[in-house]
Amino acid sequence: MPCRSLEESDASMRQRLVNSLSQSFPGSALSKALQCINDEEDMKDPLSSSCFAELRLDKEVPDEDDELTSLAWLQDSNLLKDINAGEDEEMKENDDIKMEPGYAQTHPSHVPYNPQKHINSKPPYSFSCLIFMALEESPTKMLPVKDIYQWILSHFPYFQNAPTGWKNSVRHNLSLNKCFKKVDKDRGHQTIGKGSLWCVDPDYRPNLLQALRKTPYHPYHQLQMLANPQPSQNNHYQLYGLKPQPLAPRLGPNSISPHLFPFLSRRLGQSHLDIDSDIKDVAQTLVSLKTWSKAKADNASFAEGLKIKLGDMKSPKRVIPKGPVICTDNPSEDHTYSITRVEADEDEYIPGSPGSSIDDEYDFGSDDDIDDDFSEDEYDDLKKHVRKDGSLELKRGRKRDNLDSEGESGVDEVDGCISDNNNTRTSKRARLLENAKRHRFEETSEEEKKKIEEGADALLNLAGICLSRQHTFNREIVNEKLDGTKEYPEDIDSVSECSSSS
DNA sequence: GAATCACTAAACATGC
DNA sequence: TGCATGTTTAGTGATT
Repeated sequence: MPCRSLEESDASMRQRLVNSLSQSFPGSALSKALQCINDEEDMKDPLSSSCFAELRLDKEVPDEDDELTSLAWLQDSNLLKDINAGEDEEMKENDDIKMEPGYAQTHPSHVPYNPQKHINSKPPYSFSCLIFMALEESPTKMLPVKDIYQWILSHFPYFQNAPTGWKNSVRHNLSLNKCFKKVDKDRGHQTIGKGSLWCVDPDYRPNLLQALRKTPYHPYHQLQMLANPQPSQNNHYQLYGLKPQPLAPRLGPNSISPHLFPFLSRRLGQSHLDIDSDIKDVAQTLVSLKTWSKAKADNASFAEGLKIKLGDMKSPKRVIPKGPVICTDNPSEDHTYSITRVEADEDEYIPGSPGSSIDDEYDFGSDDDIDDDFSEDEYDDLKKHVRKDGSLELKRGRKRDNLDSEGESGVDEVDGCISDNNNTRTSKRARLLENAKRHRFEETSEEEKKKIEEGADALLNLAGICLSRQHTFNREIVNEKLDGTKEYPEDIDSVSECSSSS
């Protein structure tokens, strides 16, 4: 393939991914960050120094490591026969999965499931998941059984021709599954005839969410295949012992199609987004700060802004989400009939009322709860982690690893600090900028300014975002994190998301 | 092999 | 009375 075409395909491919990200998470910090970087003068390609760069093919890969990482021997040994066969089968079955009428067969696990297309395949979701999806898609978060039937029928045509026993199963599931409960007729906002309105028990919603995320079918199969290149590629992640970051919207192998279930996917996607959007937000803030510092139009102190920002992050008033999104590692506790409550709450649950949203399960505290200032002790503690070169020594929390491996939401830790939620984060970012502009250094030497910029770069790098200017601190971080040596690879700058896994 | 879970089927009760 | 809904029990198959 001609090099030009290769580059074009790379560019278009990556652009598709960016578009996908933007569409999946419109207005997200990541999108904004990408856009912000895109606006940078030197950033002709917004992805060239991000994780997306890993989507490039091997055209620039040195040859010396071919023997170690090439999987040609697998092909030679025909060991990939089954895999290839699976791909062929996938293509074949994607066209149309034909089965004998009346023969309900669960959708094959290797084929991306399309309920509108694979009408002869039994949906790969359990009834509890189906009910959960129906309820979550409902504006009022509560539905009568009849409407649950209807939702399932409309979204999963398979059931249109299925024996009526599935309705019994739905009712059975509603009755037995503790995740669902009836709404008091008094509190039901709508009048229905017989029967009750059903809703999701908020205490069990995390369980259901987790169960949904663990479903093996997702709409971004192809995208994720691109985002997770085969180990045959000699990428820098492997060279330096780093784990490539999942590119795609942390879609995990269990995302819900945004096309089929827009509301639900948005909810689930938001929890995905929460994974590292905070650090992306920090990055965005830093980009702003850096640009602003660079222009020297304003002499505000990045360090002061950083102090404020980290002060926010360290605020003792920060409220840890009370409802664990990661409920359990035990699959059996996802949404079974017999699970114990995550957090017992005898208060009556009113679906559709404030607090019923998945977002509302977390008490992020109001903006008033967040102090713009923080104690001197906290600042001193912060200073301990600021390197001489101005970069910040960040600790990646243990839960970060969970994110990488599980795709679940969680927290980033900055020396134990818990990251914030989008809502408060947005307002905090605005306030951070305001505060940073408000707090200015009386005198800032050129050296200090340089340190400020480097500090910003360090945090940007930690967020997986590299600006055009090459940065020595980057190398230092990599070295510190990896092997402690003073050497660094020549092309380390292409390892843009390295810090996420270090 | 036991335990657990999801699913299915059936019977029965209840309410409109 | 018929039907939809809700509850309960029992059985089966898959998975761990």
